[in-house]
Amino acid sequence: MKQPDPHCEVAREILRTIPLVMRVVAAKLRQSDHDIVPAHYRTLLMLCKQDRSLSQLADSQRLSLPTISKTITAMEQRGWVLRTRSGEDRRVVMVALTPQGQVALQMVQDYAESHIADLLANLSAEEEANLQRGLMTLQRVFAAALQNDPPTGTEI
Amino acid sequence: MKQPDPHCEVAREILRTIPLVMRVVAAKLRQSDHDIVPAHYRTLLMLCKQDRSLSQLADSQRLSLPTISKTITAMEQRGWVLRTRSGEDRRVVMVALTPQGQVALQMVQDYAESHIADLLANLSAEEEANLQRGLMTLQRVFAAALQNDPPTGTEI
DNA sequence: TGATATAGTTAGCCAGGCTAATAATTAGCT
DNA sequence: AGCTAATTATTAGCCTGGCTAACTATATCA
Repeated sequence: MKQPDPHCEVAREILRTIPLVMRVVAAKLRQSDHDIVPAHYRTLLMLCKQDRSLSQLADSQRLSLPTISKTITAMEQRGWVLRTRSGEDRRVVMVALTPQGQVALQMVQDYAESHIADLLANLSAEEEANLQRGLMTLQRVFAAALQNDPPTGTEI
Repeated sequence: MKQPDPHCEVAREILRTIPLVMRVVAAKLRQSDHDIVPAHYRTLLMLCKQDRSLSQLADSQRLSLPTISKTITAMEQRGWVLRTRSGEDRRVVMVALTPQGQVALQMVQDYAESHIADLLANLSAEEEANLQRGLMTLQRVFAAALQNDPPTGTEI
């Protein structure tokens, strides 16, 4: 009872394209001497907007608590973030970006950004506008997916 | 001497969007009982078109030889691929997909695809067409990046 | 033949992912 | 109040993905 869902074609395109882009970006990060991996990047990106608890970080990235805890420890050792026990609820640990963390994020972002911009150099204005629109759609759809999907347990 | 490169904005959008999509997809893969990680997926995807040597796999993913060798070992243990020493040049090891590997790829692809298709359900036809075009552009640009960039050593 | 280059593997390191078990705190129920 | 249950984080222990350095086996070429 499954007719040819028109979305499937785009879904397949996403599955082919996103890992490709991701591995180009990740390879570029590895080449650089910034000691950062995608997991760090996405966490820094979240923290630069506001401080978060470990649970919030885990939920919003669909990671287990132990995983995010270990990652934060690694980032703490690099001096990028700081753990603080919350005063309101002494169970929660808040994580905040340090000034060094902000600098690191900025540097790696500039680095990756300029590399990607080079790749885009030959795009026509129209292609670029299209790309921009497509990215915004992607962003909207997948950001919603992270929020709406059962983050930790809506069932039972 | 750097004027506001118009590509930078799109580049930044890519940096914000692709990791987001990637982590939604990766989380979905983890949730599933298919024992597969992104590194396996992208390798299966390459092998389903044709057999490759370890060097070819490493180059095309910008990975070191030891890394790809270890990954292939893990996939071999799952029964997805087979190593064969080449007859022409006995140094090279060719990797081929097994029937189980094809099945595994197909299953995980269907699984992820249907999940993504669900996320796209509310898109208008126009948004979807836009997205499709944007993805094709992305694919073209980044596939070219993998081929043109110094894969292993054009310098010196 | 003998030096050099190339293809893979192994060992050993660090980090990202997981589950299971534990500790500390809070919330809730009699 | 006081006991139980839920929540938040950490630790330990596992597997895998990344890397470099060191090694083996084969090919190439002077």
